Amino acid sequence: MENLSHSEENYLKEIFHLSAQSNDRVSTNHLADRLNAKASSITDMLRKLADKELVSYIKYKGCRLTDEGERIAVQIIRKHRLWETFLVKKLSFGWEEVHEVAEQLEHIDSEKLIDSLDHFLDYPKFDPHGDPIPNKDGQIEYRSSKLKLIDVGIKSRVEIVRVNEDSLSLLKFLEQQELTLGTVIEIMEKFPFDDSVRIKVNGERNINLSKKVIENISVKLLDE
Amino acid sequence: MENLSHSEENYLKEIFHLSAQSNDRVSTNHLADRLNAKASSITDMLRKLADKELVSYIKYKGCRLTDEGERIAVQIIRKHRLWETFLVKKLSFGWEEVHEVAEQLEHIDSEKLIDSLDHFLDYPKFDPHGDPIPNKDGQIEYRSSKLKLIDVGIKSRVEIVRVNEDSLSLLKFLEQQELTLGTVIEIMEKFPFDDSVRIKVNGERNINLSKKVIENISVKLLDE
DNA sequence: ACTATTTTTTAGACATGACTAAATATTTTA
DNA sequence: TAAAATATTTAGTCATGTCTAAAAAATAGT
Repeated sequence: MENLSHSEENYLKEIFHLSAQSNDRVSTNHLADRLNAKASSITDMLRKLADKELVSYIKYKGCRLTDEGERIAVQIIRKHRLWETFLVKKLSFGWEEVHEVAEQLEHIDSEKLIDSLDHFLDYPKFDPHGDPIPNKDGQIEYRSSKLKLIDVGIKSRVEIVRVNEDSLSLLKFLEQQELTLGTVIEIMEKFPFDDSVRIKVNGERNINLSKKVIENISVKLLDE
Repeated sequence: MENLSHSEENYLKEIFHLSAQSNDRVSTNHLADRLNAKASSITDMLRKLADKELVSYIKYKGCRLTDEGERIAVQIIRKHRLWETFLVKKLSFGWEEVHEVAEQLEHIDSEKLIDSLDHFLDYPKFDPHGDPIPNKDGQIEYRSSKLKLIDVGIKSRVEIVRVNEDSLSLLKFLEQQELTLGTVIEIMEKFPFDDSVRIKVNGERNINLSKKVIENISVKLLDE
């Protein structure tokens, strides 16, 4: 309902993401880190968002979205993911190129635009990184299991269903290694000293992946 | 090259449009009127744009775009018109609905995005209102003749090729009267006392159009 | 050519969203 | 549990883009 600045929208979105991870109030420093801002700036903005009743903010205790704040955050995420899907599906962007542009597009204010885009794309359920796209009513169909590649046991056969979009260089790496969504992987060996693994890709070639890589890939188990 | 604010971009775009009309320096008040701002705000911004060498500004004498300023203005207009085309052609927007959204989309900063969009739309030459779309190099293919409906003689047969997009209510009116681009019109009668005309549409029905309407429609003559 | 009118600029203010440096809470650790 | 370390807030500043009111310049009218 309200008319928010880009900055305010970015705060809401980031609080939503951090809340999803920690299931707790989001701390000032944590936000400062993610938003590349100083803690003092975060405090200022949280006050403002609290005035608008979009977050509950308790001094020294961090913040949490109100229902209205969450509703808005989800709509921004919906826009972000629909635009990413558009860029990849219709404009042939690579999955590592979409995030930056979608960060701009997500702030375009037009309900008709985003609903038309949703229709044009045939109501996609997941974006190019495998993240679920909230529907018009803000409902998000999360994946039933959230298995990460790092937690998969040896000899398991899995399919890549999601990649963390935050790191540009990770996405470039995966693109280059042809580890895209849908790729089938078998865990050949685990190296506990650095938490890296050796995997077989599509039953063909073996490669090693570092801890940093496998903790950012989600998979689903394939039954033999 | 430079990174401009939305506001700065809007100034450049508006100066370009006003220059095209008057072929002269653009006055502070004229800009204030078009940008819905006070003259003092215009002065401030023109100083800033002059510092960046995007306009030449002479105190009390108005402004004019530099080559670099014009280059940027044209790129913004390119983006605006490509987005309008996308909205109408791909997302089924009405031509009266696109302007407001395109005003936002034109500020998205990604050369790859706009060039991909251009390709996706198959390099359109004109936007939904009949205005020419600048190409990647900033070249604009203006129509050879710029005949306005108000200047057309009696009994002439003409085709609507462009409508001024500035007035929402005019666009709605034309939509409702089915006076879209490509519609063929014959001037039946001119009424000098109020500069209105009676026209025949598609050889079928007669309607009257006020001066306000016909001075905002451009046409091309059809030879019998 | 002088006055009146209009246009434009100047001066000073405000809101937004960021910052730095200092002060104050909270948490950790010995 | 008290000092040390860390996290957070407060106070004061800055740039951006806008505004109002007053001053100055340009233009028009007689």
